[in-house]
Amino acid sequence: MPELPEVETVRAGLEPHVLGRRISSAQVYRDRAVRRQDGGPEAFAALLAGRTIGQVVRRGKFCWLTLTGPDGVPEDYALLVHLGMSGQMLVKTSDAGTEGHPHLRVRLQLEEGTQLWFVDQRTFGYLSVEDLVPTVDHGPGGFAGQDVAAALVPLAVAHIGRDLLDPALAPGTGARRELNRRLRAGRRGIKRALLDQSLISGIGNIYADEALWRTKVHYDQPTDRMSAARIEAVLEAAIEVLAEALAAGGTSFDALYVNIEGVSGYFARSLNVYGREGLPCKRCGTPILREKFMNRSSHFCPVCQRRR
DNA sequence: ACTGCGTCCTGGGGGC
DNA sequence: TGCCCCCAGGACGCAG
Repeated sequence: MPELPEVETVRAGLEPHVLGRRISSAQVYRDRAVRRQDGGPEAFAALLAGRTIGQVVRRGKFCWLTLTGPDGVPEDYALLVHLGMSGQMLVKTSDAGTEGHPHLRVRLQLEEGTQLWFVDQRTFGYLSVEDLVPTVDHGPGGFAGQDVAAALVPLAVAHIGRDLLDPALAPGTGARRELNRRLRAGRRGIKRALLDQSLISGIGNIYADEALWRTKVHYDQPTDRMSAARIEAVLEAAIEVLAEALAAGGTSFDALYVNIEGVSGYFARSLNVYGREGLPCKRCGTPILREKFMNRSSHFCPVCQRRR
């Protein structure tokens, strides 16, 4: 469930706790949590020990911490964090014990007391120390927290498209027109396109359903049969709903998504269609339907959102 | 090249 | 009470 607003809430929350702090050690409690790591858990811990944390950057649902070596020189690698379905980054004081926390996967000990916990029940999330490389599209490296001129991203992020809240994607820019064109280019439904993180990043299942409800578009509407203006409306609605959710601290249905202090966001109460199967559409009163699509649930109003 | 499906994983909840 | 199946879904790998 962590999509852009949830990941950004975590990123912004982490920033003041980790900027300029030195990592003294890292403990991996579940190898799967570092499954992408070249060299495994040992390499993971060795690459982090003694490094100082620089910027905390996010692009879409990916977040990473840049690192500086013991000699003060920036490393050409970064600590990547992906929360997956149920990942959490929690800031703890140094005396917090790890007993009785069955889902604690990785712990970072920072100097001067703080601990960072990566907790993840469903283990779809991961941490890894990865080389920084140029992005495929040479767009800005990250949206939040990074000097845009740097434009370097961890390897796993190289093919990830621009962040939906990236200022470079403002209406009327060349990047925005290019995105609109690429969205309409393929033969596929609009929701599939919105969820394709290599085109545009940050949208997940919940906010895709919400943006499509707001613009009265069916989730499987073929994009090549949509006008540029219609695509623009969907993008604007997506940006709107992401910004509103971010202001509310994200969407939480249960304790699986929380901020760095373990507190839930409150956007769930503002959802218009996601999770409302059988309840009346807030526009026309028709019961909301839920259909299986792409191995997940799509919620929509069968009257407001017709395929054309 | 592009599209779309299966897989990974855990715990909660409903039905019988 | 216990068991089984379904459900949540981000991103990747691979088949067609």
